[in-house]
Amino acid sequence: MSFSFEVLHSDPTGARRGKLTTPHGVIETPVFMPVGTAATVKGLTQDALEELGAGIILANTYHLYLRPGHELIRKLGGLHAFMAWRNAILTDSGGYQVFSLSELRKITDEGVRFRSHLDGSEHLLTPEKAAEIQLALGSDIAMVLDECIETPAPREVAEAAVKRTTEWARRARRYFLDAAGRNGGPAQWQFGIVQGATFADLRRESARQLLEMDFPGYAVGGLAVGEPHEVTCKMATEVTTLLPKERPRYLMGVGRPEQLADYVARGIDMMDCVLPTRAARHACLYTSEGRVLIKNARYIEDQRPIDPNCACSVCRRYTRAYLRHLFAAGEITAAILATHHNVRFYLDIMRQIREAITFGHLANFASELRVRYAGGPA
RNA sequence: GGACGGGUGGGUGAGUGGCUAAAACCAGCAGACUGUAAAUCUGCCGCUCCUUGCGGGCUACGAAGGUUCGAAUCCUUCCCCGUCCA
Repeated sequence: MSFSFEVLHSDPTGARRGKLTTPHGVIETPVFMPVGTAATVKGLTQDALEELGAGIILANTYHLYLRPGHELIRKLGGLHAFMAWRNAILTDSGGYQVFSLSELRKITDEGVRFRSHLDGSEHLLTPEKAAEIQLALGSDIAMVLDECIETPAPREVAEAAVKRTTEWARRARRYFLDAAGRNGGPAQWQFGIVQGATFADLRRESARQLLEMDFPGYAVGGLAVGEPHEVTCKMATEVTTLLPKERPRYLMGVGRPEQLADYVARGIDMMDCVLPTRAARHACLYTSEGRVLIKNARYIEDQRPIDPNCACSVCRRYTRAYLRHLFAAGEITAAILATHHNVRFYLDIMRQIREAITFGHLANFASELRVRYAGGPA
């Protein structure tokens, strides 16, 4: 089984419902991909992820390269075998770490020199190296190394980042295709990443340059790093309108529950975000009526489920009072149950989004989601 | 009965004359989190008043007295607690 992407339905907004076929399963899009940086979605077992219906998860090149090392993972049969995950995996390139570990790295045209956050040792991540690591990991979708900058950024900085990202993408593409050629064809898809900060023309320019390299899918990176939601949406639109309709578009690192449909309405097919998992560990639960900060004293005697409209196994069984107690007591089960619910909540929203596209209702669904969500905790 | 040691804010526990409404940690209350250096981080945490200010008043370091311009800190007595000796 190899790779393909097929658009099944389009909505008046520009949203698409599609089917992404990988060697590790067929994924219905638009899709939300839970983040499992270190080869685990924190708080969830692979069994739980399957139960939740996660068809694809994220892992991270930089983290797995440092620990346990991509060669070890290759030796142990690749990332899927290593982590006993049957479904698809997308690996991020380490480009986000250029941004998030800014104090620990130095960028040159050659690549990024990192000081390991684990032991301080120095490592050079180049576009070729990032591709090589991801080939060793054997993820289904590999991302090119990009330069992700903070927003807002001065125009010159954004221009330089686009230039570098394009050059790096070219090198990564070349390396990847050479390696694939030696192995008798690609066992992996590689996506390019559009940068350009909040400058519409730079975004378009970045997209055009990447299009020349003929990637099977394109990502929009460097967004949701502080700019207003409307700007994120506008930048996504600038890019998706230029991208080929028959290839998947991935908006990296988004978003809040009430924003997901907005991105889909801009023609986005794939998203990922640490929010549902991280917020869960920090006692923030997402519900159909807004966020529930479960540690709040108001939930001490609350016998209701986290979300009365949720059918997840946590909501079917446990009360808010119990969840609150687990968090107050610092019990690890608190994080597990909360993560389970939040991921289910995100995946449920995506199911509803796909359905709304089929019926041409996405705009309605998006505004309904916003309104319901703004209602605040019940 | 005697000898030491000790009693500090909800808890543990610093502080041994003014910079102390009193460190730090915990608990408590509230908030943040967007391609994960995050089971993390931030703020508040005696009462009260207002013109919300590195503002005013009150109460507070076992109890009561005292010394001092000034005391959680020094002195006296008392009450508790711990260890050891009889």
